[in-house]
Amino acid sequence: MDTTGRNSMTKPVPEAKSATTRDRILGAAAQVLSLKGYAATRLSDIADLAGLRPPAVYYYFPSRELLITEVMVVGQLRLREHVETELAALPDSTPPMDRICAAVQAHLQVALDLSDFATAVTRNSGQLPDEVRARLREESGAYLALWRDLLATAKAAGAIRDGLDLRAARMLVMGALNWTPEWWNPRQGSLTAVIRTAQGLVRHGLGTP
Amino acid sequence: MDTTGRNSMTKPVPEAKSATTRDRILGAAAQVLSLKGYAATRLSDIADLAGLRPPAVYYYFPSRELLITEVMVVGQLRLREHVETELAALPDSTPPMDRICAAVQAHLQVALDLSDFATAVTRNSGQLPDEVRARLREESGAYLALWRDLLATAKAAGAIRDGLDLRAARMLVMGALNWTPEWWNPRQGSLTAVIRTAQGLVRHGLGTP
DNA sequence: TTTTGAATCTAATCTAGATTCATAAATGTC
DNA sequence: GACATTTATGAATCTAGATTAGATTCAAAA
Repeated sequence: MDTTGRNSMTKPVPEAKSATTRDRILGAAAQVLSLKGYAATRLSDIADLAGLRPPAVYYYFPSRELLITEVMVVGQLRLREHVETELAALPDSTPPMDRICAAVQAHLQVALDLSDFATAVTRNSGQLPDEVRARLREESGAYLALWRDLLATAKAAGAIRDGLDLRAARMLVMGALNWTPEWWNPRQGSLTAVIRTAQGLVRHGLGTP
Repeated sequence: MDTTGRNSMTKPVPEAKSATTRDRILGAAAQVLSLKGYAATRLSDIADLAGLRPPAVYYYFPSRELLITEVMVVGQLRLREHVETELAALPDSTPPMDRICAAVQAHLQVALDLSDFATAVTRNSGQLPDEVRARLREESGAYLALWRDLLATAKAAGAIRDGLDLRAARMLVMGALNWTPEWWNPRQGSLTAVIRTAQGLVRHGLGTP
């Protein structure tokens, strides 16, 4: 019944197996979702990848939809937390535009490299049925707010060019970042090249000369 | 009734009925696809919108998948043609960066305002089953090539900043544009503001100072 | 040993849609 | 105004997948 990871310093906990299987299913779902997209994700694909028969999934999740919802929520959460962590690690004196560039880097790292969960969110957020979308709204709103603040602060500090519609600029940047999983592939170009290019685009695109 | 604007000076053409019904179905499919996404698009939604029962669709299209495929191909085609037309209208003397900005404008106009078909493509290209994707490859390759040329020409003319990975830059820009249907809504901001902001982002993001 | 409960399986059910088909309207043709 | 062709329908069929029901396995507790 316990779905939360409450074991910390303790010796191999009894219900450990259950917990890892659940995580394995969740991870498999994230992977399938990030590769095939919501439409094409079958419960059987997930089960296969997790090394189970489909009905076994129901021991851990009440339905396919709730499993997918959890993947999305976790993905959105991890994305935001990773970006927040990286931002928090910057010195207070960091200029606002440098903070934005750090956020760009953090976003791309997690979306392209670190987490199928994050990839799953960015690739599927536009395709979800209303219920899932509703569950996701709060968390994704928090992430958008993070970026809104980042830009607003930069603007207030005079680091952003005049004549930009701030909301549009923000969403265009998010779009550029969110679209990357559609085309980027570790084989044909290094991640750092993409990050550098994205940072350049943002810095010069948004910033004052 | 007529979703395409091709009837102008011509008298009612003989095979008009059949042809317009087919177009109506195609247009309905584009609209549903652009609103709900591939996953959630039911043949019955399309039929409803077109004012028909689902089986009637089979009089015009061999299957749901081929109907959707045609929407995608048409959408991709229109997107490219619209952009090409706008570019062709520019004076030969137009500087390369201005051409890029014109392409940005043309893309956004058609993707956000002019055509459900174009919206359908940009919103669903990442979610399609392999067969549909294969049929689309050639046409979408042509559109990518258009942008590749645009950037390559600008680069050759020294209008693009050094240190950018040209492929990454191009895909990031396409991402920013392709993502717009996910967030833009005519009610909360004018299209021209988005276009201006996008152009600014691209001009300063890619261009030499 | 026996019992139990967690974890998983196989086989059966249930359902939403897509597709087929045999016919009905509609439309045009002589 | 009867015939042929085009267009559309309602009712049946077919299928992929999600979900449920009912075993089965097995390790650990009693």
